[in-house]
Amino acid sequence: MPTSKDVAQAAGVAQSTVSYVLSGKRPISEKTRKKVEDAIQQLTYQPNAGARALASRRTRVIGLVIPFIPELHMASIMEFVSVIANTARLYDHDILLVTEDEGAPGLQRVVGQQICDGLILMQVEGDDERLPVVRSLHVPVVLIGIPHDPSGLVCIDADFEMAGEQCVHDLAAAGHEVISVLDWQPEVVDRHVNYVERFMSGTDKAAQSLGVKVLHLPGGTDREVIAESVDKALAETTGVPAFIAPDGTVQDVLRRVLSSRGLTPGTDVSVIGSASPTLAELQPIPLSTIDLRPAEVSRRAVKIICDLLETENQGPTESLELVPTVITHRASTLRPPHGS
Amino acid sequence: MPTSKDVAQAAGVAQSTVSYVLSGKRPISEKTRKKVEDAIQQLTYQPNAGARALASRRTRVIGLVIPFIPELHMASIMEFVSVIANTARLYDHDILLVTEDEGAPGLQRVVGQQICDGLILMQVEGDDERLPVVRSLHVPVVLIGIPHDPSGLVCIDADFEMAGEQCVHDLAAAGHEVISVLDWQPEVVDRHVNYVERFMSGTDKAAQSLGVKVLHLPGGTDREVIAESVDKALAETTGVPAFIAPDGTVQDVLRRVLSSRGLTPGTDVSVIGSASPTLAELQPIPLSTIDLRPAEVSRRAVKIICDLLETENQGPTESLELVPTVITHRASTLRPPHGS
DNA sequence: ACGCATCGTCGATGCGCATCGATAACTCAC
DNA sequence: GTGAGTTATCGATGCGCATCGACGATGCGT
Repeated sequence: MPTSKDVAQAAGVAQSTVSYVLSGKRPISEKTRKKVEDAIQQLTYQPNAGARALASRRTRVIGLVIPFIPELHMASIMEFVSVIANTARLYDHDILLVTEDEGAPGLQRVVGQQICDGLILMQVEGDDERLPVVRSLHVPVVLIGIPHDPSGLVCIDADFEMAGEQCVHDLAAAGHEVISVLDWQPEVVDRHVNYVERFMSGTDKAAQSLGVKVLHLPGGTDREVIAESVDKALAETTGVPAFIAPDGTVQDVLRRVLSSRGLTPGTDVSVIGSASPTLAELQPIPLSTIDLRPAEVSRRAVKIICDLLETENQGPTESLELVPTVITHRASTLRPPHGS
Repeated sequence: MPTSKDVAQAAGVAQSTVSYVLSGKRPISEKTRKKVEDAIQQLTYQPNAGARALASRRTRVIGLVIPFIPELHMASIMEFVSVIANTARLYDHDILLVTEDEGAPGLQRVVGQQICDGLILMQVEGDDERLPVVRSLHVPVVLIGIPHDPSGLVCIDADFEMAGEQCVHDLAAAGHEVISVLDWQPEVVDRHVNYVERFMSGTDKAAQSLGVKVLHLPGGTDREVIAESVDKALAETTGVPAFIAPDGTVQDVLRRVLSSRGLTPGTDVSVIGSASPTLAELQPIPLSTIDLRPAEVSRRAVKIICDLLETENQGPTESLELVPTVITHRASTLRPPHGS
């Protein structure tokens, strides 16, 4: 492996000059710049990350703490992961995987060993045990998810409250008077991720202001549970029933239960689920969705941490960013009675 | 951040002694070892990864190249990723994410900058464009998947041929004379990942030796396509039909199509799918599965590369390891007529 | 023509650690 | 009690780069 010294020698300049050509931190004449760049090409020189980190005190690596999650969720986690990794590259950073198995000590390890310049934590719980550690780390950390006490923390997430409002608003506009909201699957609820609460609060708020009724019913992937929820909803509904299933795995089971009850989405019942546009279109009946914008949340998380890394941590920062959600009508919901 | 020099000072020894205590590469008296270890505790010292990498020429980081994959596959990718990350920790290594978006240049980048000591490539295609680059890298690389020409490469994968044989063997033992195999979804087939071919070759081999007939039919997630495949299979089958759907996403669609044809797995039809035991048990009718052992493949991949890193790359290595698959009977397949 | 900025480059230094050779402190045999 | 062999520790060095101060070269005004 060639070093910057080799490049300097080949170009007939000092090693420091090579360094300045690369960093641009001092003016370099066009002539020597060219000589150096040619030498770099010739030798296919690439700077050594370890040496660079040692000298500059920057690794250009961001630690990504991924959750251990029941299998059913992995697809959505993976979307975050891959968008985060790709976005990090745009800022000339790399992503180091830190699994939740390592817990809080894992955070201290990667930060303490200075493997990473900062961290992104996914799937932050309302009362996450790692928060005290996060606050004590002297590197930027961005949380995806909003803990109960976000003071002194930098958080970002989809605006679940807005999502809840949008769903109820649209179903109400389509003429539904009773709207049933299926909860997330128990594995999620048990984690006390507070986006569940935020979503529910959004549905209630909208229900109140629009004068419709919202039923909260158990969710999950257990067909019996969903069947029971559906039957209860049908019993309490006058007019055409409406369901909101913000958890992708729940909506899957819901679809089958509705079909077994002889109900066709878009005709006898309205259903709003959560899925990417691609996936939503692929359904037998294209699914109206509330898009929680995982890719956008990921991109912004990376941007936030990279900005923090640029400006160097000047004292403790605190911020909270909510990404607007998007509701999309497709064939699984009734159309509003009068146009628009 | 304390340095080893600080530790040395606190313990009243030389910095090099601290280093030897940590590495164990020279004998240290019990007395000084204790002094040093106490000082490390006191200062919560953690060695600086960059400096360590620079001096030792080992980063203790493994690059993991994750595929860009249509959304439906992400769940299974994620299982590999998380097991790989956790296993790497057992060998005191970390995982750096390299996305496929960076392509072959990405491999050269992370190796050239010496961010990684080695690489694991997932989802290697039969004629993967990255293979020439892989062969030219002077670091250990483990491929998950078997390319057409594995010479000079270290590969590991599930034994898909064995998997195909097991499926046909078991269905034949249950009395089926015509067995339909649904292909993977087009996104996979188009990649020319050669596990598809290996699986099919396994089914054919078993069919020939057992004297049963195997039909190969188009797969995918398009309900129309699957419906057509099913109808064709039914038309060509005498006796109870049998289906093998080794692609998890295909089996999902298959289940619904069979149900729409009034066929109940385990009674009127046999179905073998692919899913984790947990997921298989969760199905309305527990699914007989062929387990492709993703976790075991992941673990072994990490072990292989870590072993290679230990022994230092002494000349080019070449190896090919196939992980035995496991077939499990559950309620979705007929029982063999006479006991066991 | 002379001082004075400005620009471009060089040399030296240090980041924190691993590692090598040297050496002091012992042990043991004679 | 002296030399050979151990054992435990130290000091010095270098890994490859970023960065700082210094300095020669150049251009400007007077």
